[in-house]
Amino acid sequence: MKWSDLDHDSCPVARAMSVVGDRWTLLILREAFLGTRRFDGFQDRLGITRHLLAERLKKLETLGLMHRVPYQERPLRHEYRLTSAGRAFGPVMLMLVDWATGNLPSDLPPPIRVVSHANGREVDPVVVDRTTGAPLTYETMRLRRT
Amino acid sequence: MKWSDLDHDSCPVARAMSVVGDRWTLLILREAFLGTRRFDGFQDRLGITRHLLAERLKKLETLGLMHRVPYQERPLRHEYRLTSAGRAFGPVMLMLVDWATGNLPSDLPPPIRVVSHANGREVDPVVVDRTTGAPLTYETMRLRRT
DNA sequence: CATAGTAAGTTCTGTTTTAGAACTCATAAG
DNA sequence: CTTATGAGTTCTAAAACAGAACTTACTATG
Repeated sequence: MKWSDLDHDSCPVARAMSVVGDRWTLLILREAFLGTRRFDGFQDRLGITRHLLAERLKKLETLGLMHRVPYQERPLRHEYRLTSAGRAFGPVMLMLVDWATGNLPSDLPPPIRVVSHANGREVDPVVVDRTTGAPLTYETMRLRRT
Repeated sequence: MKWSDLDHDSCPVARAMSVVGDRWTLLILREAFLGTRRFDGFQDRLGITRHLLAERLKKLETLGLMHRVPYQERPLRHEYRLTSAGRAFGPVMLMLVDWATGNLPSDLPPPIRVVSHANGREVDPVVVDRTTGAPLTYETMRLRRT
């Protein structure tokens, strides 16, 4: 399998790898969810090289997760915002944070929290089936080849 | 930031990158969820080089997502199985599949499905808060630095 | 007018990772 | 004694990444 062809593989996991499967992209998305919008903002926060940051932002734009919006003219400057496809990644990020917090322990407290927009309280996420409301875990579901 | 130090970063997203952030690891996990257990099984299915497969399996073992179990002696052979931390990754994988299916479209039908263990029907996953049952999306939650 | 600063990149050079293929080791089977 | 099997390891070459300096188009200050 060629890595560059992953973005049009028929398997959704393989296509997802074109997003989370290279260095920095997921961390850039985290910053975007935290509110960062500008090139230098991402660079300062992450310590990524400018070269790679430019490349990753271009890729996120191509994949349709972020888009460039001009915020001034003379000189023309753009900022990067999440598209609806990018915002739809939120629940994935949330579950990833929840899993990593519980299963890849650290002695340091996490520097981020996920809170409810309604009441400001920390959330306790769980995946359920939309119609039945039953929890979906390894034990209650199966991944199958079709 | 050094990439090799990511596995003991305080941010859970950064730690998660030590799992999903390098090539092949997420695809190896997909195969594990589909039931593959042996070295050559992973190699045949994925087309990954044997060298990298050995390295990735070693890393998944170190991180505690998979463990080696002997399945015969003379000659001694091991297979790789998901640990409980590995199985706990199931909901993340599920949300990732769901997101990629809806937001990274493909003209080919997906070669995998996620079905309910109870009734065999395809599931429609959604993330909710465990206590309130309210759906958690970009609009109803906020990621915050602490 | 000259100099410095800002924001968003691009261009270098050198190191690290990954790809692809061949090879090893222990044992079993024909 | 030759071939097969399963699980790796060892090569070399190609691709990706890191770190730093440079560019472009302005604006602000002395």
